[in-house]
Amino acid sequence: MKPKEITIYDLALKLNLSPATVSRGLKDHPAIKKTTKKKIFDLAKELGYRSNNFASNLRRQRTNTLGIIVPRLNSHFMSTAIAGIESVVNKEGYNLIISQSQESAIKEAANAATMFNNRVDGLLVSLAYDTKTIEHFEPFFKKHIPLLFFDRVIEHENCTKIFIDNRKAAYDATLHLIEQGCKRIAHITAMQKRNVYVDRMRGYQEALQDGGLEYDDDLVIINNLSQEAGAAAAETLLEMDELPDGIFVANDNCAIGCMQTLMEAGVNIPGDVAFVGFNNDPVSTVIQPNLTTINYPGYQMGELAAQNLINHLNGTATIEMTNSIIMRSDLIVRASSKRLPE
Amino acid sequence: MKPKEITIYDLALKLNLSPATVSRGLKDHPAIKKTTKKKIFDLAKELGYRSNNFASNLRRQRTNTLGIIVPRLNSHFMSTAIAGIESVVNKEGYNLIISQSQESAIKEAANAATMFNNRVDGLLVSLAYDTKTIEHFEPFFKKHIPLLFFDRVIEHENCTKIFIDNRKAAYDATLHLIEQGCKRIAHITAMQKRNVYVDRMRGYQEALQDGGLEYDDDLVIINNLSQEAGAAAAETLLEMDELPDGIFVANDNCAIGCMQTLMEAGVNIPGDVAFVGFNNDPVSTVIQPNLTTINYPGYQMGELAAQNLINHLNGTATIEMTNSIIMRSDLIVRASSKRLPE
DNA sequence: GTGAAAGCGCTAACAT
DNA sequence: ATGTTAGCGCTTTCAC
Repeated sequence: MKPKEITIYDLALKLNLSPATVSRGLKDHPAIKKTTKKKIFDLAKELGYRSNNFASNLRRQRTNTLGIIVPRLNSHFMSTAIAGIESVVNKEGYNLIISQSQESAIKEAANAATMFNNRVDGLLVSLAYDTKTIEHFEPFFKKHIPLLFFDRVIEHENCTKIFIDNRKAAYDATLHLIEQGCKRIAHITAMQKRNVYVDRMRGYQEALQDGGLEYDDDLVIINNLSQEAGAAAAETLLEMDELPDGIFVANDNCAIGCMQTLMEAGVNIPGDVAFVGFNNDPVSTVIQPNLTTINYPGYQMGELAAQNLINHLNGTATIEMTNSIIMRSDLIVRASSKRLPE
Repeated sequence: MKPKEITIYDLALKLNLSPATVSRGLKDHPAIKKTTKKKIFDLAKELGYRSNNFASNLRRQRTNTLGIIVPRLNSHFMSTAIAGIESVVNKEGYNLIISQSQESAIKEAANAATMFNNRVDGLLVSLAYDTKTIEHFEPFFKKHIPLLFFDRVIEHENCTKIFIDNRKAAYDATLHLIEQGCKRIAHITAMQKRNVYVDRMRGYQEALQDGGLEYDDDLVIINNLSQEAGAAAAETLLEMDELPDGIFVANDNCAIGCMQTLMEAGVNIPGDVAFVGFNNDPVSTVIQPNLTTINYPGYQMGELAAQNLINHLNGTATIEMTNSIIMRSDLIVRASSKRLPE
């Protein structure tokens, strides 16, 4: 039934060459004559030869495969970042195995173990929401398998991290609201478990301080940052004695849920409440008024992360010395926060 | 530098056993004494042994890996479908290698070759926009490696396809516009290269016919269905002598670009022009008025596709006999198309 | 119940 | 420019 697999030995035999030459020819080794190569390729094609990666991996002791673990695949930011990663990985001839932690530390650990047993050459990780320690990555450190965190990162001596300056972005966002005349600025964010949320909170607080405003615990709402949670947050706000006049939300989806509910309740945006989100998600230009937000290079972050890891693996560059790569992010001012004439 | 990998030989040596016994013990082979097994496991753990999948795969001629090729990773639908696939694949103990064709047939062929060389046990494919033939999958058919298409499918005797009834969905969408009193209904779609667009066009045409309306070539706009293309389509429409009074767009993003531009030009939606999109993308509930659209089970489609393939591989079920699985889709009526009192 | 031995298909150091 | 050779780590048939 199953036609037998063709190997380099079959090719070698038929061409009166050694397997070594065939192997080299197939790899486009410079030391092989053009004509020989051509003969090899032609026969390979004719017989339907395909290289056996397992044999090759076994022999070379590397797998040419990178692993990636993300909280979820189906968010705009993540799928964009992964697209960037894939484009580089594919170009460089590596494979990619992907898994999602579903924001659970336990699943993240299980995924890490799978990646480890599959002997990935390197691992790209964006941490799950509730991951506290990273001891589940210890086996990688022990074996000197490079691990690179992106976006949701954690400090570790062995790892490079790629992310944006969340503190500064949040600072800019909040300061912008202050400049637009807001005096009572709320912040909607997630539990302070990950760098991204901690840093955004810090930036928010620092901007308040520098802008001469009091930080007020009551103006901070913690939720899961979903669109629905944003709507719920709006209800909470509406029950306050006094609405905030500006809100900095740690992601666009949640901001939009909140805006919609407020607007339905008759609140004017940005007149009564000005909004700034985070991520520059496509929805931010669909909502009316368009949402001011922090633009955040997902695709490029993915590319950069993958390229760094691969350069390190290929010996072209090393990430041993690189601790952090901080990418640029920008405040994009749109109608949701514009309260002053330009 | 690198601590050496522990192999079954290391274990065998230390335990005064043969590698064969260790291999059997690790695999829980019945012929091995309980106590021996325990000794093996304990030492394996102690030394941090991990089985080498490549050697094992090489020997066993099987990989426990599925491949997946999609047009792009960063669309809402695709990332959702992939999330569904991943959840099943992970649960079943398979690995997943992912690549994107970037809508190019050439890249798709290259990706297919990579998957083939990686000896995936099965392949899940959603076709690139400009793929015409599927001869690049021939090697899989020849080797009886199961191939399953989802969403963007093509007819082939050896493959199962999972998709929705695009014709019917489009028919319903268009008929809905007719029921809302539209007389001049435009259709914005992509070039007629893929089943999804061909079928949606057919449904559109059939609904026109059944609704007693003339099909008019001039009311069909072909573009790449991006949001920008939608905006451009709006410009085209605005230059017509008479605007259409209803538009069925083959995806939500494009619909939204078109709506925004029309509204900026003072067109009332749905009063002057009613809109129906396709996909139920998150933006469809953000745009004002909310977009009527076709809801379309991405996550479940992914799960179903992966489960089918794996059941086939495990021998639990066979897909040989299954030609097509058609999933349910629904018209979700929202404000963008409501012209009649309820 | 355990061992010996023969590969799976490829690569790379070392020849020539 | 090409060949020889010795494995990579595992599984499995056949012995004992």
